[in-house]
Order: sequence, then C-alpha cells, then structure tokens
Amino acid sequence: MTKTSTHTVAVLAPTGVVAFDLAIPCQVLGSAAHRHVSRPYEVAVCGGPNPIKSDSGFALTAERDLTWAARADTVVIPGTADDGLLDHPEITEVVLEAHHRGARLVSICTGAFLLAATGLLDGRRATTHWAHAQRLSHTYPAIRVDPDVLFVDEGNMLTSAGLAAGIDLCLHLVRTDHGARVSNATARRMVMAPLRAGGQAQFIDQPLPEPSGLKLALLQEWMLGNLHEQMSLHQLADRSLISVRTLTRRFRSETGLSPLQWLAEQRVRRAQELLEHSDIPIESLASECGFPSTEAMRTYFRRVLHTTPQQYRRTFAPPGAAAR
DNA sequence: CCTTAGGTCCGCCAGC
DNA sequence: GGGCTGGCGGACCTAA
Repeated sequence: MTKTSTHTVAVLAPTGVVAFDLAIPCQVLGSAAHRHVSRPYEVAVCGGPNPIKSDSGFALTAERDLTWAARADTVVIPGTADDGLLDHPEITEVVLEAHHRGARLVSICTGAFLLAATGLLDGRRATTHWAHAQRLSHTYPAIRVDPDVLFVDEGNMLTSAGLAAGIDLCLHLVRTDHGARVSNATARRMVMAPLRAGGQAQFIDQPLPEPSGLKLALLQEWMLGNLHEQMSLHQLADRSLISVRTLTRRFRSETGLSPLQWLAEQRVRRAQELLEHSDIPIESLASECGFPSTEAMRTYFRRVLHTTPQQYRRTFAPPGAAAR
C-alpha cells in the first residue's frame, strides 16, 4: 500500500443500501488521522442516479458515480435491504473492473452476496451476517464460508459479519495501512474498544459481572503482564485454580478463541507496538513478547497480519527511528 | 518439504 | 430437570 498519495476509498451505494453499513467506512476511514497525513483516506459514496433509496426510510445523494469507484484503491460494498437476494449488475461490473485494476475489495454484512456474485470469492474464505451465512454457502458453494468470525482477511479481499463487525474490519484496515497507533487513536475517538480480532466469534457470552468471568479477566491481566514468559495450559489452569477443561471452555465462550490463540494474538499486538515505538532488534523483541523464536513470531505475523515483522517495522517506524 | 514427540482443543459424558 | 465442572480420548497443532 503506497503511503505517498491519499488512498481513495469508494463506498458503493446500491439501491436499498443498508444505511448503517454505508456509514461505517465513511466514519471510521474518514475520521482516521495520521501524525503526518491529516486525512489518509479520501472516502466517497458512489452510486446513482440520485437520489438513492436506503433501507432506513431516507434517501441519499452520492457525491460520485460508479466510474470513480472503478478507479478507487479500496472499494467497500455494504449490505442491501434485499439481503443479497437481488442482482445488482452495475455493482458487479464496477467491482470486477476495480479488482482487475488491483483494488482492495471489502464487503460488510450481506454486501458479501454482491461480492460473491462477481465470482471473485470462489475458492476463498469469507464471512457474512450469521443469519445469512448458510444461504451464502448454498448459493455459492465454491466459497469457504466461515459463519463464526467477525471478519476474514484474504489480502485483497475482505469480508465482515453483520453491521458492527464492519467497524472492526474498518479498524483492521486502518491498522494494516497505518499501524496500531493510528487505529487505536481512531477507535478511541469513536469511543470504541480498540479492535476485536477477526477470528473472534460473532456471539460472545456476557463476560461481565459473574465471579467466573472476573477470574478469567484476572488471569488475562496476569498473562498480559507476563507475555514474555512461556506458559502452558496446565500452568494457567493451576494459577487460576480451575481445570484445564474449564479454562479452555471459559476462553472460548468469553473471547471466541482458545487460550493459546488468544495468547498468540496478544503477543502479536505487543510485538506490533514494540516494532512501531522502538528499534530493539527483532531477536530480543521476539523473546520479550514471548515467542519461542523469531521464526515463530514470523509465522504468527503471517497468519494474523499477512506481513513480516521486518516489513511491519519498515512500514510503520516513525521517521526518527533507525530505518534498516 | 518431512517426521516425531508432546501439547492443545473440544465433544462426550459422568458427577455434583 | 438444568447448569456447571472436569476427566478422557482422539483429532489437530506446534516446535524442533
């Protein structure tokens, strides 16, 4: 992703667009701010002819037409009131054209159906709103639909689950393009939790006041404070005075992840922060974050962020820091 | 890429 | 019955 020029984002507005989905990228990407670039994204709603009916009882006026969308760096496809049942051939055409120009495609909620209609999702992993996941995989059997995650990042093609998960995906884009600091600041400005991981379940049990939930929170706090230590499931269970089985179960129901998956994500996040704010060598950074080796860290970076630690540092290190 | 040993995850089920 | 716990087995994952 080039940082030199403003990244253009086209938010498509098909007839009957879900107004909430449409607003998400406009708000999140439009409000992202960078220390050196005040507006890293130029976001425009694209569609027509105006006015365009939304699903929410009001019509909207797109600032740009679909030809602009075909030239954008990122194209966002929101859900529609028909939940993806109707064809929107003009959208298909624009999305295909954008893809062939190398644009990044992003769908929110049932926007996945419009993206799927292009055939571009075939053979890839994707997700959509849980209530429509089954229909998506029946209609497009070549897509590996994962109904249990907030969003799926397939590099140049990203899909998210219903509504609010679109916010998580947009924050993920900001983090991918501009690093953790910018995405955290963006989240803070929106009074949002920093960023839920993509693999997190769409359904999460109330983690709040029960004593059991509290105990897990305490353990997680301890884990975050001791990321550099090797920890086994067994030790963690002993520490919190519950069985391994119960520990795994609580993690899954409260975070949607297994204990070690959760731990690995926290380690990647810590590493991201350190890569952005320090110039300690990769080797000591890896052990500081608790990765058994630099190879292990690289593997997790690949999986979670689709990049390598070196590359991440090069992209996000502040200008003053040592550039290697 | 492979193999291997040990760890992890989760359905199942019995027990409280 | 209903809800939570934790042991067990086997599929799966990871480190070396």
